[in-house]
Amino acid sequence: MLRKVDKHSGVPAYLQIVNMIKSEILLGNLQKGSQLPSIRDLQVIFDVNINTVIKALEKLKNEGYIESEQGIGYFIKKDIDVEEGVIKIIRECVTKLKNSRIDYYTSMLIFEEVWKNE
Amino acid sequence: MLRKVDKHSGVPAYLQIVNMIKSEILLGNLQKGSQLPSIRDLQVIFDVNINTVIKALEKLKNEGYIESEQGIGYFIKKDIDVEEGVIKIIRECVTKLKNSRIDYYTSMLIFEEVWKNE
DNA sequence: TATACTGTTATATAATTATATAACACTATA
DNA sequence: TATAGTGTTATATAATTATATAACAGTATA
Repeated sequence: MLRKVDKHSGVPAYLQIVNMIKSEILLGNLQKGSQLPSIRDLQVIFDVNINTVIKALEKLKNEGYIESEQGIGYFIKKDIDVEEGVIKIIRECVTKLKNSRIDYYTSMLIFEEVWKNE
Repeated sequence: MLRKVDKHSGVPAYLQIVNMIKSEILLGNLQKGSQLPSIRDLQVIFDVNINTVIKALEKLKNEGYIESEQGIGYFIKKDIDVEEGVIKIIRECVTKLKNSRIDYYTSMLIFEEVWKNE
């Protein structure tokens, strides 16, 4: 689920963290209302500096995905809606693509370009 | 096709340029053997500094997508294979997703997470 | 040959991102 | 109350990314 940041991808680490947590919430793997691991645990999980974790969590807070309580922890907000139909469509697409042996990175590139141009 | 870089996306501009050109090649919108616009034209198209364009083109050159000729220009290599089946699958997926009103960014997040976890 | 295009290389500066490190404040609990 | 866990704030430094700018070198053509 939550995994190390890819330090060679070119995408800033704090953004990778934001994206990872956000999508886990949307996929329902991180449940609404539940508590995230502590900042210092996340620092180990993502393999980054504590300030980088904080920067990511601040962004998620500003975007309304999580909230924090001083001295207690970070919690996933309860008013986020998860789109089941959409997830099914994407799962099917990914399955087909993996069978065709295209790699992840190339699929994403084509996906992006098709989306933005058509 | 080739469009301005998104300076607020967090993704380095030179990488956005690399991705854009790479996927246009894979989609067949930039034909094999054809010449790219000049560096100074690309600078205007992408709205970045000339050094940023050069950095992107150097990367594409290293990855074998394009080649350059001093005083003449940049050309798309001829030995790149475009995956037609894959493109069809992705086009269908994008069409469905757009009908369900999910936004691009969220789809990409879910796409990434599904791909990497399943 | 002169000119106007190409790509190439270089330097200096600024902004962004990431790290290391420390200290402070709140909460729960032994 | 003492302690160990939370989040929060701050400072200094380094690496990466992007800009502005200039100069140089190869190619095609009038």
